[in-house]
Amino acid sequence: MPTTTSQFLNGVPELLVLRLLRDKEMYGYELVEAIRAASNDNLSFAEGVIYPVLHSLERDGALSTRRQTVNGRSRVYYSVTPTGKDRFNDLLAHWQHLQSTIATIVKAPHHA
Amino acid sequence: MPTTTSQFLNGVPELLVLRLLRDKEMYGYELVEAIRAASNDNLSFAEGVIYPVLHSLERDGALSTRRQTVNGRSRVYYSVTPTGKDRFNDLLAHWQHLQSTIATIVKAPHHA
DNA sequence: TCTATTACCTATTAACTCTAGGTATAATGC
DNA sequence: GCATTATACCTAGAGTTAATAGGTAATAGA
Repeated sequence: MPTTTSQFLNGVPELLVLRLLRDKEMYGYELVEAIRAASNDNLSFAEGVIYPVLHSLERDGALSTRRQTVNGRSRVYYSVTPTGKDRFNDLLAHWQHLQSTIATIVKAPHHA
Repeated sequence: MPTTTSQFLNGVPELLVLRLLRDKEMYGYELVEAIRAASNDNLSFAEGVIYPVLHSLERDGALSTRRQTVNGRSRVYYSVTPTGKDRFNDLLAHWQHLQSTIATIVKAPHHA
């Protein structure tokens, strides 16, 4: 039974990639910097993390690509498809649900 | 370079185990049910997840054990050591930091 | 007596992340 | 002119964790 993300955890790189690309299309290298910047250096995923995420999201139809050469360097711009928007909404809901469940447990005064 | 938890993610089972055991000692089977109950059935980690977590926490000195036979069935009660309390505080701080970073990014109006 | 529940456990598989590379062009410093 | 850094892409392999799928044994209940 292959689950898209592990039942509860992980999927944070994917969530952030979809979130940032929802604002505007970006190429991989740009995204890596954008995540670092958006998180005030709290989070930093290396290229070796981001590129595979981009490829698998594209394979799943969540992202579409456009190739462009700028200053002699080839860039691959990614943008979010309708499928990708759905995927993001699902991931976000999932994350928020998990987060609030954990917060509740952690803050509970005492567990019988 | 072996990291205790992956740099950012995971560690949720461990966090919950330490949190619940901080309230009172429990045995493994009981913990599995307690997590499910505390989360209102939103989270459920199978025994195959919880037992290995307990064993590795014990190996690390975060939990101590006490064996007792009740109704002919042998139980292993776990309780949190001072090391375990530190570990929990670290994990919690880590989790909350991650969570708030992600929340900020997700809610941001627009990313340049 | 047969099944479900309690209570423990491990091994294998799967998933994801992280590190560590590797290629190539352009820009910068010396 | 040459070396280094920055830009921009990529993949393979390792490491960690979680999920599944078993397996043992005793008790309780139907």
